[in-house]
Amino acid sequence: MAQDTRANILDTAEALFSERGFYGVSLAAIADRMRLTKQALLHHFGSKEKLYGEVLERISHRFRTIEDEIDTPGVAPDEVFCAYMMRLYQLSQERPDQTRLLVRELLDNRRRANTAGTWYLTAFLQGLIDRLKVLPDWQYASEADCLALVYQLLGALNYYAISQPTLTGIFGSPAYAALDTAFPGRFERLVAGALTAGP
Amino acid sequence: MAQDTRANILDTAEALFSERGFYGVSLAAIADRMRLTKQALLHHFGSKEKLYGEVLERISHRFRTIEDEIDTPGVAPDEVFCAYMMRLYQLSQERPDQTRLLVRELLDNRRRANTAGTWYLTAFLQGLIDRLKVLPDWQYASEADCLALVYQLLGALNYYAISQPTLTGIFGSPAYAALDTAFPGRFERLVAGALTAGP
DNA sequence: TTCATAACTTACCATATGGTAAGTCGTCAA
DNA sequence: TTGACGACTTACCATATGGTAAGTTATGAA
Repeated sequence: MAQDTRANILDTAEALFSERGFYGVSLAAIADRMRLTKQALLHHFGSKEKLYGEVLERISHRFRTIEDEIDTPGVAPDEVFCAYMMRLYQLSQERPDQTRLLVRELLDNRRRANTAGTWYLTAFLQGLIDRLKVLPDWQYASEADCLALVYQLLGALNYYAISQPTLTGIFGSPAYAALDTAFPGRFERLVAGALTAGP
Repeated sequence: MAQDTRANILDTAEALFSERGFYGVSLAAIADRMRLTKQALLHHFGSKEKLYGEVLERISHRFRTIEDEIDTPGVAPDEVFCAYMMRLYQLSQERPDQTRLLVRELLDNRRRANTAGTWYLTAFLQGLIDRLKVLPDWQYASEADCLALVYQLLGALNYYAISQPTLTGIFGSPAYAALDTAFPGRFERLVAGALTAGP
């Protein structure tokens, strides 16, 4: 039950932080939504910063598990890379909260003495780069070139994932629905195109 | 002098809002940096929300002027599109504050009843789509396909622009410098690749 | 000279913030 | 039965927040 409450707090905190950012959310706001007092949160987590830290940590942990599920032997490396990117697209859509929070971290990184922003990305980005360098066309490409491509693709995904409200606002729900249908296919072609073009 | 102060306030506000977000910045913080009292800001802008609104408005205005400078007659349409994208890359690097603030707006759009997020993007995105639909390969592509591609490219740019601190943190300054050199070339190829691949 | 107005400042104020201290209450092992 | 402990709550507190009200001071037109 205790672990349950903790997890619930982390869930609500994640949702709220992702919507309003660290400064936009008060402990009281999180507590209210759970019919608790803010002191309950302080009891469990010690401080707002620590609570926020655990939210990030949990996301980081989630990310670490994706790596494993994608590597299936006997599949062509370019397809592995492509599949990985599509999996990331899927993930960015399935967990928009998480995506938003990570983008917020990217923005806030410069301010907070947050080693946190670095943590999960390091291994994750390196993994992507490695999977790219396996490809015949890319094995002699510079690290920088690989990272640039990988990051461009990640950007395409994550930027889109945080734009849903704005895009719906601009183009309306039907048009957004059409875009949302078209997006994954287009993204797949973008990835494939970039791969075959070579460095 | 008065207009000067106003502009200065808007400058500092833009810088601070872009670094910490709306809730992360207090009127006092902005005022302090200018050796003014927060009441001076309230005198000029009425409220924090209005000050923030004017910051956005000013950015929006800046954006509207790019459109004009790019259309040069006698240039092949695919080069126009490509040049436009490269100009946007350049802009995202020249004014990282602006880029960060816009991404923050994307994130916060859902919360604030902000029509502001919509304003500048509408014409801007439509302009990009139109410039894409001019191309022979793309003239019969669906609006959704065009928007998807355009948005993917924008995402690649803007996501990268807000990631400088994180990327430096992960890979170190020299590696980041190499990445920064490689990025525009790679981005140009991404654009070109996507264009020639067709819809 | 006068007087209005703009550009501020000092003085407040209600509210919200993160956090501390000291309880209350139920559970569960000894 | 007791007593420790975990999961909370109520009571506070110093500080910061956005905002109002009422000055003060400089400038420039009548």
